[in-house]
Amino acid sequence: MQLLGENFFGRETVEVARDLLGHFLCRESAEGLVSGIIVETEAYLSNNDPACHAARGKTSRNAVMFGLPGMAYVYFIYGNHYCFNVVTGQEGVGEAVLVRSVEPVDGLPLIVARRGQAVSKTNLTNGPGKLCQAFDVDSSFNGHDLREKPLYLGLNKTVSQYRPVKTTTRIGLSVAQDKPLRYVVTGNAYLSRREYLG
DNA sequence: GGGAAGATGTTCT
DNA sequence: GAACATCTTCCCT
Repeated sequence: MQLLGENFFGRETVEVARDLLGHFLCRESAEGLVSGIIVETEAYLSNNDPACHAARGKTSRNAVMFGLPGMAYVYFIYGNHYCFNVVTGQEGVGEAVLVRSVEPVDGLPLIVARRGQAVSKTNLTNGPGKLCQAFDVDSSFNGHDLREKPLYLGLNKTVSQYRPVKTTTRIGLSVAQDKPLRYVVTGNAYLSRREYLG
């Protein structure tokens, strides 16, 4: 599979967030391959966005966000869960795209085993914490180059099937709740929440 | 050193 | 729809 490259990630964060929809997230391991198609993302910006982890400057936690585009930014939240982001924009700016939901493609049995829950197929990877569990992504991938195995982003030549894109407000925030920076594949069954809010 | 909040998921009503 | 488990990070005292 052809991989998404630096020229893809180094663009405006909102463009990358929108354009990631329909492409592949792939994870190889000794247990096998797990892949899925990205169907929901959120953009976190450097300017006028208090919900962004980089809003108050660089810290040890968010340092990866200020590095090269195309790296993984993975952080631990609520004592149980990881969230997977793709660093975007120019180096030093501090922006990223949160991958919130994917549609499972390869490795469904492995996904079920890792999730360890008797849930329907549409509930296996429809949320940032769920997909990290399903793809076995943890903080050891923080700073990982997403152009390299075992965690990478693949080009989908039939990405047009995952259009049009709908824009909504972001999920789970206590600040900047009104910003239209969440992007979903219209009508997709694997979204973490309904595609319209309000 | 302490405390509050957090880009969530699950379970219960 | 609401409560809560769980723990790291960061800001404040």
